[in-house]
Amino acid sequence: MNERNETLHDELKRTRPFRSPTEEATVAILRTADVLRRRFAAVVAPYGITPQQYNVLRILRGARGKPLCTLAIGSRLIEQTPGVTRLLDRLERKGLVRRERCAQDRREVHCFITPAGLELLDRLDPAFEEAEDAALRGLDDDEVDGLLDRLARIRAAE
Amino acid sequence: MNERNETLHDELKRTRPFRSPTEEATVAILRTADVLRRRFAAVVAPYGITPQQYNVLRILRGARGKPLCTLAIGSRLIEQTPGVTRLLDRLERKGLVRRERCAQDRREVHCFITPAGLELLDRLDPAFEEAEDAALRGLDDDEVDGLLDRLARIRAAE
DNA sequence: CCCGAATACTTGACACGTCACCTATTCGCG
DNA sequence: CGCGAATAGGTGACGTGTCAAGTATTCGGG
Repeated sequence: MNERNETLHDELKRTRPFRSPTEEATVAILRTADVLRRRFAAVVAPYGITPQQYNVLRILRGARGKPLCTLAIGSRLIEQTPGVTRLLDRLERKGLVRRERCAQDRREVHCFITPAGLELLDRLDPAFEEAEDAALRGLDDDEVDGLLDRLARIRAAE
Repeated sequence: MNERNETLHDELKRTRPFRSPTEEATVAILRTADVLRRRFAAVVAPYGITPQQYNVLRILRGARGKPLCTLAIGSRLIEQTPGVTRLLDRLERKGLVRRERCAQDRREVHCFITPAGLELLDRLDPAFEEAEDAALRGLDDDEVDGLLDRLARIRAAE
């Protein structure tokens, strides 16, 4: 068992070895995602928002003024609608997002990012990008490429 | 841009390319973990528990009859105490876990898995292991090894 | 044109994760 | 021994993800 395995094994204070490389790999992916989530949460927290709220704001900014309805945001977040509705509720309460019932199809709710939201993103982006870069600092381009390829195949599995 | 990039780009319905390989990689890790979480949740749901509850039961089984106190379980889950307390509350309500105040040090709470808990794990393990194997089916041993190495370096970053 | 099916949410209930704070014990040192 | 610090947990409140239902609208076929 090499150093890397010792590390993950120790991180989890496991009393016995992994059943298989398969088990170790799934645990490693989940653990790594957790570490990243915490780092990103720490970056955005001082600005009074969460990583998910930051995601929504970026999605709305990406729409460049064109409205996005709740379902469209949800599909980009890979999340169920109910969660999105409440996420937008909180962002609206903070004045970072504006919503209005669509006149053409009154079932839809159009969402926009407000100037305050855009301003917050401007202040936040550098720190966020720095965190992304820092996380991958140890890998060279080929390694990142291989990582992306393997993860894509795992997502595609079954 | 290759096929793999197209895929992740499309999965998220993004309107513009990733800022950097770094951004793409962090998104890929978070997305992959999400996919795995959902698959595992689907495996354990028919048995009336969640993946986290399954984890706790496995940790307690690993103790082989020796008690584990709340903090010890939390450190293996990489989770704060409050969450663990309530996780155990739910497992105890289902009769899968038993708790008792330690007589030697009355601050501690000793946790054990019950026979019903062990029996549930026995029924659940094969399906769970099958899901783990299926997720990694597309990668050969060397690729899994490389993946583990890269993820470990990301977790260690900073 | 009308009604049942689809669509776009919304609400309620529950499982987590996290922070801030509080309680009960035990430790350790003067 | 006695008291303040450290340790183990529990509580409350909030953000988020998910399922099951419910509501408001629009669509589409007869």
